[in-house]
Amino acid sequence: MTDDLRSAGAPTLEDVARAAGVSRATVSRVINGVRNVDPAIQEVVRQAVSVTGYAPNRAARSLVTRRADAVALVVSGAGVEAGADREGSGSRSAGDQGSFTAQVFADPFFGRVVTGVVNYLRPRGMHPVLMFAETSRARDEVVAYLRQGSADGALIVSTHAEDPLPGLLTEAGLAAVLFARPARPVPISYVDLAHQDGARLAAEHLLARDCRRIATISGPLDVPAGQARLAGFRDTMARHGHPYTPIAEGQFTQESGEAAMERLLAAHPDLDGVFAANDLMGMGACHVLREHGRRVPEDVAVVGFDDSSAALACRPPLTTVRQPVEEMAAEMTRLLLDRLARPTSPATSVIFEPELVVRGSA
Amino acid sequence: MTDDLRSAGAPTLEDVARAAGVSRATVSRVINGVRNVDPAIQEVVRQAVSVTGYAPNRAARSLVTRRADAVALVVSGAGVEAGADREGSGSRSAGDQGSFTAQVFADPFFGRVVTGVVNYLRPRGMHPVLMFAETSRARDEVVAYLRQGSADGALIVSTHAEDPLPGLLTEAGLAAVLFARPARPVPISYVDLAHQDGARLAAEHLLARDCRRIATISGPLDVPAGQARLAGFRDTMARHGHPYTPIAEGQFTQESGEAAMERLLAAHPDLDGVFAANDLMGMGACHVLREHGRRVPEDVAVVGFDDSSAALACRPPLTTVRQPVEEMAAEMTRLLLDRLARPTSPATSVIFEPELVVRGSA
DNA sequence: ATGAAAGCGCTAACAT
DNA sequence: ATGTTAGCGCTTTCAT
Repeated sequence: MTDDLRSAGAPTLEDVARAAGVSRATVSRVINGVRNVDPAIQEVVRQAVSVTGYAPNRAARSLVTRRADAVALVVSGAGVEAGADREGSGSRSAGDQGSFTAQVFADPFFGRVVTGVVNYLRPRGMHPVLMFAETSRARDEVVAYLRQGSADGALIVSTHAEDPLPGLLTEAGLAAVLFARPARPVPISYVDLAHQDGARLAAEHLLARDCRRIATISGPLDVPAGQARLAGFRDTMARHGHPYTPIAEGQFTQESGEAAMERLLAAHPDLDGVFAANDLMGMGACHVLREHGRRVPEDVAVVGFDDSSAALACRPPLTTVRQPVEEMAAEMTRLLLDRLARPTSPATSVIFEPELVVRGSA
Repeated sequence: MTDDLRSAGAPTLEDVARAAGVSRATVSRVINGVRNVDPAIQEVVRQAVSVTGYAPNRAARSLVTRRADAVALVVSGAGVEAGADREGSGSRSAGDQGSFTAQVFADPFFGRVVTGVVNYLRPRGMHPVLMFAETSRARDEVVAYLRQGSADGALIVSTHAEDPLPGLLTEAGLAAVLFARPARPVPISYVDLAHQDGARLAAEHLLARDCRRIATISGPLDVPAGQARLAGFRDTMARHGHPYTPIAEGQFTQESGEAAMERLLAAHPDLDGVFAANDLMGMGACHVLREHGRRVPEDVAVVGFDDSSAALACRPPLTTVRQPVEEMAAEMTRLLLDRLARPTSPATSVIFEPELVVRGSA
């Protein structure tokens, strides 16, 4: 009805201005909530906006504001293959095309990160662009993407220890925040968990249950989280008079947890407690224990780590150390937006405290 | 070194042009791979690009090309709460903040979708922007986002049957493709699985194993996929001389699968086969069966659906019907890009055939 | 408080 | 084959 002679493209500021009988600048002010606009005119403009069905063109706005209102959410790895994704599902389903992305996203962990990120971003009118950076080439694309101004900064979830991406980003002067401390020190903000404290919680719980022959299935030892969880566990055991505890290294996958449990059981048939460095491996351990006729928790108590969905899927449900992934992801996002607002602010780190969640397995 | 008097902002086309001693247009041509540029000059330009460290500004480009080179990947639902996510994990971990997003992304299903989408998009220089649309307000934001030109089209994964988003999008003349057929017919492209065929495969497998007292744990019956899987199962059973089969409705969560299995077992203690409409429920069923002293598959055979990571996490690993989620997601993406290339092309649907995957449970 | 006008960096006619 | 030029739609001084 109120359509003019235009037929083509979406309405522009110009159209709204004409309809409202004011200038583009005024419309712009109203839309961006800048004060100093007569309330009456504001109303007229708002009318015109809804009549014309106007929606501001984001590219045009970005061109002048130099902000994309988007951040890259990057899942990053060090190499091409090397199955050791952060908390890989260990899945070999047909859907698992052997690709990095397939492995990574099969894990509920990333879903939790996404949740935390989106929940923080959304009320602020920003959105995450998903990117993978598992090859050198893909990493360059991430850098290019940011340099093009397609995203204002990057949130990085690394699956490998020696990930070069954080270094590349800081070198290029791009804003980025990590989930988990980088293996080599990089002047960059990150959030992380007090892994050692978590492992201590697990060890103490096992000890308090009167387990005396406790073993651990560690995570990959080239990953900081894997190292820290093991260190925390060992320290606590030592402090309680157990200088030696059997250890089998896993890769954070269910499969590797099963294999590790088999080894442990073969070498120490009498063990009565197991600390698995994540839930997936804890679940695998439970399976193996049951196959060997051990009851959980009566014969062998099992404690996991993360409080992922695997902990609840397991029978019995896993007693585990909760990692508040969603909150950590939200905080990581907050750190990034802070940095964007104040580009000169120094890098910081925020460490979260884990929490023991007691369920049926220990 | 080759820096001029500029100190501020990123290098622009103008800078490169000056460095190469040519015009902006020529540089643009080289960068966009347009022919008709002297190879020698191309080389000079390329040099200039790398010397200046030039990266094209995406906003400026989008402004003129009217393309964002991004698509919205929307996880959509019908209402605010109503826990019935598509294939909810049934998790109640502390990480599960009760939020829609938390529930949705706890499920490996979405990870598989993301994988398929990214793998198709990436080689084409495009990226997915993650959005949730679980409330009326969030849906409006998705529509606005697209109208602003922030994304060129939308990929929609609905968690509910009566999702209004597809309708909103088509009304607004925006390009969109769905994963799974909409509950009410909407002139929009989608990919889907031949759910009935999948259920048939499951039923025939159970029958071929000489199961005679077969029950099913269905999905939510207000979801097309839930209906179709049940219908396919029943038809096949009937065709094989089983006019009646016990059914318990589940919600695609592990928990609901457990509850359904309890009911089934109470009413039909002698059953010897179960078809669960998804793996999560199948896993729950296995747990309950074992608790009731039934061996799987010796006493009761169980077949799941999806071939999700849950199928492999289960003990015994689930025999299941594989849904090629990654390929379906890639095809969905292809349909969208097709549509963007040819906006007038009619809506189409692509239906994928499921496949039986035999493992330990049946 | 409002308007006029100058770009933001790029692509795409059009001209040569 | 290359250069010139005119915008794309918006924000933002700078006048008024």
